[in-house]
Amino acid sequence: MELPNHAKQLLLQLNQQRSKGFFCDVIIVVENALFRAHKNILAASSMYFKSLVLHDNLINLDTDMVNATIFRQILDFIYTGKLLGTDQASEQNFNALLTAASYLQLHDLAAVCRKKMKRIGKTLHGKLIGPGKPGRGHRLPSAPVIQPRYSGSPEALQRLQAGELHQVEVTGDELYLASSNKGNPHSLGQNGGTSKSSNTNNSTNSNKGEHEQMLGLDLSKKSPSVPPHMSQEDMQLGECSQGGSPHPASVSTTNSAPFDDGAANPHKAENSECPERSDLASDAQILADTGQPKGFRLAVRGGAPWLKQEKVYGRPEGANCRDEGASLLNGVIMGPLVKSLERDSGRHFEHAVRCKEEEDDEVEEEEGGEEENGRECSEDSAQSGEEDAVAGGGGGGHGYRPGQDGFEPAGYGDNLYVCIPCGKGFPSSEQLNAHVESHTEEELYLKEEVDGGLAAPNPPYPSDSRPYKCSVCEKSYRDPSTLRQHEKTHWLSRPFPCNICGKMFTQRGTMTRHMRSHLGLKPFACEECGMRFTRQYRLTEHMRVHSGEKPYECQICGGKFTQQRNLISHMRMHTSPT
DNA sequence: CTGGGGAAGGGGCCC
DNA sequence: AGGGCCCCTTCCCCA
Repeated sequence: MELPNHAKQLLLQLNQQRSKGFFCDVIIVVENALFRAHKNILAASSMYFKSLVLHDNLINLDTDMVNATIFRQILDFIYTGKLLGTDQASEQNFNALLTAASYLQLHDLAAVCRKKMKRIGKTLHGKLIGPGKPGRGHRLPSAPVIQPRYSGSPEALQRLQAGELHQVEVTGDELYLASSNKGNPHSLGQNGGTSKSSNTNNSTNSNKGEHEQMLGLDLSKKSPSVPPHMSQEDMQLGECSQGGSPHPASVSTTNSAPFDDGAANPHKAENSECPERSDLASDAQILADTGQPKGFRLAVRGGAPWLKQEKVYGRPEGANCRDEGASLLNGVIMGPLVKSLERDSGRHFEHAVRCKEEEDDEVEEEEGGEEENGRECSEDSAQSGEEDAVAGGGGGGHGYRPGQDGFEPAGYGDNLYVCIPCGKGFPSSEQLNAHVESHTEEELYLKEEVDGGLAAPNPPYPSDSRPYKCSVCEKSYRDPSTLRQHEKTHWLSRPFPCNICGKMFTQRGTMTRHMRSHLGLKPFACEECGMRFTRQYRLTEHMRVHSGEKPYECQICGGKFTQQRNLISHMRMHTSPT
């Protein structure tokens, strides 16, 4: 059974929704005009848009490539499949359309334009650019998805961000900007690549709060970690919705829609009044929200009861994996993690491919090569040396490395991948991983009890106080749950994936903390300067800036430091050979 | 330009 | 689950 006009009707509805601003979740800025649209539609029509909307609610297009008039035509085309207003279109118009279509990777439209131009017998001239060639100030499609953007944003966008501009007219899907001509020292750049500077400077901290307020944020307010009327979960989600993450590496501040508090935002009002937000609670929407909390600020203000935190942990399609060394090429996510995501989609436990190098190693091995023991992905190299130490070298802390000391798969022939808990060998890492997942935590614990914790020779702690010993390394613990937690660090499998970037974690807590940085959730506010932090410890650390306390003293030169880590790096100066 | 210090972000891990 | 601490890293400022 097939409805003949289903697609057409659907698109018609979507276009009507666009005209009313319903459910629009992205703003496209072209010159001084704002166009509202739906990310899904844009992403479906153009790979370039797909890459842009993945984590942005606010997209600024290169005015060298497309102007507002042309983009209006293009947006109409996207939603209707018809090129309107071209009856008396000039060659110049088609040329501009072609340029814009090429830039936006709307290949069908570009083809139509070429055909039309051919038909009217004009020679193509003007600048024809390659598909999707981004203009100035544009993020390359291959750029990481989650990063500060619009480093070269047009002034209009900066002023928009700075609150100088606001919409004064609403015409369907298009909002026009007007300048309030207020001098505003806050540039977008401060929240872009140099945001850390603004964070580190107390004088700019105050400005930062002001800036955020101008953007409709209010992060400068001192607030308790969790308001009494909100659960931590609600707090997180609520802050997510208010977000506008000041965190440079998580969410572009350009995401912050400028009309957040404006009355002339129909889609906001629509959302805010709509109790049926289950559609927006989908993983994909969460992905959009988390990247772009601003656009849904009102929609989820007050706790967003329809949003479940568990949703955040779901796995969206196209999860970015910037941290995993993957790249985004023309909007197509490339890289091992995504391969893993595709392969393991829907599984609770993921095959943990921690980095490209690692997977490459495994692939080579599965093809008969030999893994280079001691290799470690760049990210893992940044981890603490403790893990390496306990894992017996530079193997990244995994307990399933063939050839690792103490884990020679003797007697297993080609089964180089050995499961530490049960000792079984497997010919490939994937088979091993599948097997590892079959181990329940209870099994591991029971085995530990049966073994009497004798696996670890030379325990570093008295066996009576820390009877639970890791079978892989020599660590021991007071309670079994901690041991289980620890033993996961030896697994290849990392059960807790980040919904946004796809990074995998061994502990849920680490993953939720990581998510906080994506969401821009900073519950811990400094009473002195209003600066906010994702962790209590950071706030404690930060407070020393105000108190002047420097509890960490160098035993060599007597230098004092507010942060222990700075003392450590300082000590390197003393101990380095040079 | 360079190196050191200050401050901060993020992940790992133990409690 | 959350707190706390460790470590690595980055960015900025300044001498």
